[in-house]
Amino acid sequence: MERKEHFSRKRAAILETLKGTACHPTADWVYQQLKPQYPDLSLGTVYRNLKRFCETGQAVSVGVFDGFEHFDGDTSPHAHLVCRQCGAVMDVFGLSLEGLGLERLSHQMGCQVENASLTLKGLCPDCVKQEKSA
Amino acid sequence: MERKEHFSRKRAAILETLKGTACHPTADWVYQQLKPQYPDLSLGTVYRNLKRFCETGQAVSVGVFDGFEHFDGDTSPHAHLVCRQCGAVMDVFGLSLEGLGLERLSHQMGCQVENASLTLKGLCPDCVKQEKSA
DNA sequence: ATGTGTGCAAAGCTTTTGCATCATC
DNA sequence: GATGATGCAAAAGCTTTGCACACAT
Repeated sequence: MERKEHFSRKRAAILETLKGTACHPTADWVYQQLKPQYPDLSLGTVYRNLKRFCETGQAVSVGVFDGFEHFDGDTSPHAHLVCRQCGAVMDVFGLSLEGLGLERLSHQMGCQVENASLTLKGLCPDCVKQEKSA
Repeated sequence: MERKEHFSRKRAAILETLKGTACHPTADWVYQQLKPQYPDLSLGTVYRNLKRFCETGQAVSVGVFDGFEHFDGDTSPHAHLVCRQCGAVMDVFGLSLEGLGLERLSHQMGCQVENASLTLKGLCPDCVKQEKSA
């Protein structure tokens, strides 16, 4: 009983939008983005598909910030910076977790680590500038 | 216009409960924990005080997992493991983020990193055992 | 007295879901 | 035709909040 996935133009558009931005959007952001082009798009559909992408590994959830879940179409391992001022979520490359010894830790604790996410909080470059000039 | 903080027995109890457990509880968990001793305790009060503790630095938010925000009375820097099976949130000590070069990164990006949190996802020791025996 | 904390319940908010309808296979 | 996807709107569920009352200073 395998279920075949039917093609859906809207699903493709949602994934495309997610992959095509670096802003780690919320469901509503994607919805607003596509609404002009797909006037009958439903917010529920966006939620359904984003959730689906996370399950199939086509996207990941960055986390819930200020009540909104943020998604990322880039599934390669990298950290994120969340700005406490404007709420922006930015990619941070160049921080490798390789040297932390997660494997050794797993053995010591007897647990099984499948994923590691590093989230930084502070001010994004834009808000740093604004604060300096203020 | 400074506002003085009045003493509240319930607030003290909430903080004590939070500091006294290693389970990184949700607001409701704290509420259920204290309800027997304080029958007229309100869930709203727990929310209000947990939020306050985070603002005053007496506690931190570990993040939102499965829709529930989890808090931690231990504000020292350490990582967390979230079990995808049972939802448990555990402390993980011994993973230092010192060597990552966050300062250098801040300069390079022009941002201001104030906090770094490392969250691991996988299976906790208990669920690893259960899976093996299954 | 004055200002702060709380209980209660309602409101707020994001996210999920049921069902009829439509599209894809 | 059969199965999957969507729109719509209602429901769900966690969290916040307004207000009247109680408590601490």
